[in-house]
Amino acid sequence: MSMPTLRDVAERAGVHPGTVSRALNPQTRDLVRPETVTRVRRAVQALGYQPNPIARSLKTHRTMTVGIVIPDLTMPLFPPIVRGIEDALRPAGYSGLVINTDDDIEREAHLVASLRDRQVDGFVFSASRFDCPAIDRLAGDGVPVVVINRRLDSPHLSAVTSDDADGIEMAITHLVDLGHTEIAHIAGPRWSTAGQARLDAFRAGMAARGLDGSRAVQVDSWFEQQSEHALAALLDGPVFTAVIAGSDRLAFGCYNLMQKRRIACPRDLSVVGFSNAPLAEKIRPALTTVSVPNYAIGARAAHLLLDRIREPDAPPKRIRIPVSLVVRDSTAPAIVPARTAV
Amino acid sequence: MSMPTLRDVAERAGVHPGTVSRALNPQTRDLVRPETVTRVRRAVQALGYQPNPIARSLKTHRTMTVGIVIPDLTMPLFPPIVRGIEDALRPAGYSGLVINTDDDIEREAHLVASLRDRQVDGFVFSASRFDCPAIDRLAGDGVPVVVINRRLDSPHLSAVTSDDADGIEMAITHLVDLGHTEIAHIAGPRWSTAGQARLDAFRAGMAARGLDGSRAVQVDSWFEQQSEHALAALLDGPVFTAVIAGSDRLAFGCYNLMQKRRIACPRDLSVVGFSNAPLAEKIRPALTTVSVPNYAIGARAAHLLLDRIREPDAPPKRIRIPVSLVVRDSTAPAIVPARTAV
DNA sequence: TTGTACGCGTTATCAA
DNA sequence: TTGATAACGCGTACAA
Repeated sequence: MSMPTLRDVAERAGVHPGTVSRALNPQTRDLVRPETVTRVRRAVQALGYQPNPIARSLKTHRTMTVGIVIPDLTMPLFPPIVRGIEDALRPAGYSGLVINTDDDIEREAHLVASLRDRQVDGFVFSASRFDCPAIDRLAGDGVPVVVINRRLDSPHLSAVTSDDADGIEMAITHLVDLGHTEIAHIAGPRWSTAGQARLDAFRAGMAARGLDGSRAVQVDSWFEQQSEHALAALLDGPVFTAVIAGSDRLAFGCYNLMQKRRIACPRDLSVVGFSNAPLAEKIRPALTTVSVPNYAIGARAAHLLLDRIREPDAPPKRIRIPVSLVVRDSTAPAIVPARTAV
Repeated sequence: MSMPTLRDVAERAGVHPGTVSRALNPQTRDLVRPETVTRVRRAVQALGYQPNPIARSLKTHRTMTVGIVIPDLTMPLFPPIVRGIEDALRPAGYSGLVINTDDDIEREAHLVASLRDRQVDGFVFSASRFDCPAIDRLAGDGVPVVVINRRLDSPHLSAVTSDDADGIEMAITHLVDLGHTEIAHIAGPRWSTAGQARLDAFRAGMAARGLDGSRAVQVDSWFEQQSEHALAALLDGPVFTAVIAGSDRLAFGCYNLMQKRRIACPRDLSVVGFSNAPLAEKIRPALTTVSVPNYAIGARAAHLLLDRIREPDAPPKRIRIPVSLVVRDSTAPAIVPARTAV
């Protein structure tokens, strides 16, 4: 039942425990005679020896684990991110410990602390909000951290973000190419860095084309229902023929209201989403949306973190991952809307 | 930067390291003079000492962590389960390491092995499938395991399941009370123990009332689209006025098809779901469904696991958690359907 | 009631 | 190239 140890292997191979350690460690394997290595290997095989990571950690002060902090795992963008992180970590011998903060600051503090107790070697931290004390504390204590999905001011942290501005830019271009000039925007919550970045990009993009960027409403949460209300409010204002939603869920909310009001998509109103969630291609009409490569974001973040663990004093890197526009059936050439303006 | 150790505390308190250890460990605290304890405590406070769990584990062979194996975290039932587990674990000083197998047997094997390397003290294992080699291996190796969401034959394992049969029974009773006698069932996949259990319960419940339980179709996956096809197939058969779906998602699939075919819910067809997912109360019409207390399932499972860790040789327990029916707007009294029978 | 001393399984620094 | 030995930080018999 109890696992064999280094000493057991040494005994069976007829060598000293220290030699076994060297033979097994890739770093020091070349210090030991090849034929001894094979002898050790055979003993390892025979006994089914597995190095004890706890004893190793005690000695090396490294646990070969990293914390992965996620606000809400039920949001469909996170599982691919986590998977990207873990797949990038594995070849380096690291593995990830996922915690779900439920966007609760107290819970977050507790869970992060428990991971620090466990001596994780670093963190990939997904934070959507502007204020996030946990990150600052970590960084202040010199713990390697890579932040994802958050645009922030501090240049002392490594970070990976999607190129939100470019995504909005592509959406506007697509709509303008279809002949739309009156375009509205349903922006994500004020506390969300992504929501804010997309709103800024919308205004800038419209202004750059000499178009009116004032048809924008900011919601309080990413849920569909919020966006129903927002779209209803926009419909009370000046006419528009297309709407860019700050996320796919907000776009789905538009669908809901449009169905209730018998506004046809895309004939009466074109809709563009953001994220390319799994549902986007299944729903009818299939949603034109900005596709964010979440798996790649996770993978890049993991690599950045590994770099940071290896060289804590190297300057932090900030990476912006390119996005792309997936054109489906929710956008069509602009026609003069049938409903009357106010 | 480097954390203070037991020796630092001892030095500051003017006692021997061994004494500090005893003073801090609740098990042995009564062996030490109260005033010494307070002196130690003060030193701990002053230095911000935190026991090193790695060193402790090396000595005690316990890591105070348990593995939580989840097939697919994006399914909305799992986050509450995980949370229930973790909340029950915390007071006992344990914490959970979540892994997401994506229902991939190779990935599962790898991740479970990595947790065993890390010497987790046990597993809460959520498996929906009938065949699950990882569980058998774990159990065979004497690792404490509690299985959830899976009904299986082996009596050697502790398990927590929802009372699926009772849920279906309540659904049938509800519909019969509304005057329905022709009831169909869209059953979950054949490989799913829950799907099978609910199907069996449906047949048994209908038979017990002298009703026809043959209007049942089994789908291949839990996705909405599957259930659209299944309902379409059922509609080609004998007339029925209500359908019990094997899950909420399958019920949503029914909604989709009914919308396409202009079948009104609940007027033309009553629909009952299973799970009470968050969407169930938001969708229109709000879904009548069997509510499964996932948080409670997680919490019970955690307690069972802690028992098992403390007394590995005690007989395993199998717990069935009661469910309840939440009546909303998708079910109504039966009326003769307007469409013609085949 | 407290101090002593050893071991958990590994890595790292010496010597040989 | 390998062996001896000392940590890493903690828990725990045993002795005092």
